[in-house]
Amino acid sequence: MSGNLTTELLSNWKNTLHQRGYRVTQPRLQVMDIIAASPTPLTPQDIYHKSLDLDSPPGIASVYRTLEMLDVLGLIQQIHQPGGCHGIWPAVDGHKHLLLCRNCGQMQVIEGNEQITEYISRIEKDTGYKVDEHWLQLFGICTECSD
Amino acid sequence: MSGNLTTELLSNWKNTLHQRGYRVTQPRLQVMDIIAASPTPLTPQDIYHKSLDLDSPPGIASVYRTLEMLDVLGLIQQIHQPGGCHGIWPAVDGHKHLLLCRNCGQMQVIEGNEQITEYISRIEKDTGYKVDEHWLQLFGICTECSD
DNA sequence: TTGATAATGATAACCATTATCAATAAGGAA
DNA sequence: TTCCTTATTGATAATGGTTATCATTATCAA
Repeated sequence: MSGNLTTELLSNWKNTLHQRGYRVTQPRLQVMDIIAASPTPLTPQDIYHKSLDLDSPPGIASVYRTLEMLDVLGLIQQIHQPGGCHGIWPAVDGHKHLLLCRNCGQMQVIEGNEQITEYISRIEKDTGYKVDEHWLQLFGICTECSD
Repeated sequence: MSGNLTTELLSNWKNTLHQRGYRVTQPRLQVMDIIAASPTPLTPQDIYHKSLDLDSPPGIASVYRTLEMLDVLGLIQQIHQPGGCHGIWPAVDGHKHLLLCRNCGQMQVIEGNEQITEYISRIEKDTGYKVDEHWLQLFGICTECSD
């Protein structure tokens, strides 16, 4: 997330809170700031520990409450990685896919493609399942870490 | 996992324990039985609660210890699902993909395909990442649940 | 500016997982 | 088969993350 995108994302999030009748409070802003600015998915504990650098950091309970709220509003999603660790990341529309660096934890969102849509259609025909969601995640080493 | 496959899997697992110098104990067999026979991924707690129906069930600590051992031996893998819950499932070789029913939790392993391999190669070229693992999981409703 | 009340912080409660340690049982050797 | 070494177990305490509680505080519409 680069500076501009972060600002835009935060602005959208604040609007959503407002529209849905949630108050825009300092603890919520602090948590949203941290999530939106992070280049890697963060756990609730990560977010809490990062927040301790701030002037009047939110309580741990407010961190969890804010995450719950953002989840209900569909503004964040959980990222799953080998090893079982979860992380929080701004929600992405549509069938985007994820690319994660095993070394530095950096994450990129990549576009879906038609081949995968076709593959899924074939699976639906073969198995009789109705597939309504899919996850594709690629794990590897990014260019910076492979030098 | 149908009956025969379960038996074969258990037999392989027991051989692996033996070969690697792990004792084949009753608590381990009980846990392995439950995992191998389940049509859905199970959490450690699921496994523990299922085991309570048995005559002399394993202690909760042994359930966790057995899972740790099976993981070290590469015999199980963790399955991730929307909602953040993990589950344990026999490990699968190669780049197989997963198909899960949102309703009954049933899980199927499906074959990978060439289109996805090509897609990943393209991403590697575009981004400079070296991708060494990928997850593709499809979520939907199975034929039995859609009736 | 005020007032109703949503939200907060501090902390207790909860629950899953891990660590501890004396007792037990697996399985190779005799 | 029996014995012996020691890996493994069960019971439980400790740990750590998440959730619930409740009096206090801060948001924001009027």
